Amino acid sequence: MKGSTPLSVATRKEKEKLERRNAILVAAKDLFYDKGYQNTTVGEIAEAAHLSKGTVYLYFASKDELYVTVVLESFQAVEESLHEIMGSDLGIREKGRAFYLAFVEHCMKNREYFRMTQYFLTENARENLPGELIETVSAHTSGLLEYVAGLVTEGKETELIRDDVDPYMFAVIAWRSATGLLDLAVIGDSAGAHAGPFPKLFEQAIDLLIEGAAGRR
Amino acid sequence: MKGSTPLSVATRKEKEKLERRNAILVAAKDLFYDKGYQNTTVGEIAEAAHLSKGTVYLYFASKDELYVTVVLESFQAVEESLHEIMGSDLGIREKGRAFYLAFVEHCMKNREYFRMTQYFLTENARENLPGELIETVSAHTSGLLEYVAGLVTEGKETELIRDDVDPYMFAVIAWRSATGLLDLAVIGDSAGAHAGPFPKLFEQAIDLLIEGAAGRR
DNA sequence: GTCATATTATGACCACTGGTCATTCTGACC
DNA sequence: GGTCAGAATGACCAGTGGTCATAATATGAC
Repeated sequence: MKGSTPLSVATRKEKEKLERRNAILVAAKDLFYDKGYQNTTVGEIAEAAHLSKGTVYLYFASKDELYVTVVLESFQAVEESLHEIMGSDLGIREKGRAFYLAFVEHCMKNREYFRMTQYFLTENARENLPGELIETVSAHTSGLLEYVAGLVTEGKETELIRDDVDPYMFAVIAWRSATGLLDLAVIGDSAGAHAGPFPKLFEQAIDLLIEGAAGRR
Repeated sequence: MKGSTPLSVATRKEKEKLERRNAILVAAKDLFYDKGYQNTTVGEIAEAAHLSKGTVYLYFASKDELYVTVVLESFQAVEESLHEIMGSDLGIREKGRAFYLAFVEHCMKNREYFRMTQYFLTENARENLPGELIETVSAHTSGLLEYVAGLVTEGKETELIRDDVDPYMFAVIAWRSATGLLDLAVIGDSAGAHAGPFPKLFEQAIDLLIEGAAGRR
């Protein structure tokens, strides 16, 4: 075929560039997940990727940006498990509950992902990160929130849920209650432990919220 | 009186030491509150306190410890406004609601205090801070949680609250939902803003939780 | 008043960080 | 084989938290 080697050089170069970028990402991921953000040096990442430090900065503008880009990749994983639930034929309440618990479980299993999302909600991150990245993450989060809000709206139509519950507010509250508890769970805080096993805690949380939204009937 | 100058020298020395320590604390507080933790250097603090950097390290083991000690002082302020509510003659629900909202308001007005408490729930803090400090903060938090749990227990006795709600769990959930939302509020996140004005968001949150705990009746 | 002693303050210094940039290297093209 | 754009390099920089030998100072016995 005519396209056997037409752009071959440019194409290969581009491919190599991507591969290099990926090598950095992989090395960084291992280190960040293993030792955390603070304890990982850009020099170490470069070494692990068999590159010099300068090269790392050819592909990423800053350590922060590299960190975020790394963890951004696990967004896909959340979305997958959550989409599964979205597509199920559970009732509204059960769907919401499953959604909440799946999100929590994912965060527990991918702590660095969770830490990063929390890092985003920090003045430091807002100052140092390119607006583009912030947008990406925000968009992702908004998508999930919109879905939950949609669930609530649906619930209101079928009269399972009180009038005075704002769907988007409910979504935000559920989201932040989850992350608030996750903060505790991820570091194994004593106050959290004192409340009993974490799975139970999360279940009680979503049950309270759903029950609260349903209200008296 | 006999005690006019008995321990005068030792006493004065001790007092001077405290004053020096306090001077550092004051200087540090101004800077931390003004520029945040990351953007404040130990050198600046020393300069503001008219001391050398080395001296700062004579009174505090690390920048982290200094930071935490600074912000720890505003604990008193929370406790005051919360105690006022505790002593009021509001009903259980209203008391819980007021308690929640007062806590939130305090955090909104003392953002650095809030940031610090959040910092505590970080692996980084747990690694770098002396256990003693962690204990102090934990004890403070536990106190508040116990109070809320007590409220719930009381509510269960008067049958306002469902059997299957664990008091301490409820307290932890309320606490962490508040801090989760505060994360958003403090940085003015768009997802939070999109949900409407923050006061409303907090009200909806505590209402959902209380309503959820009360359940159908 | 003097001086040995103990306490406290100092700032030059250290190791290490994220980040830069003049230089070197590479390999595609003619 | 020579040219030259683009990629890789690592010595280098400024700035950090933290240390420590040295200096200053206050003390109280004589």
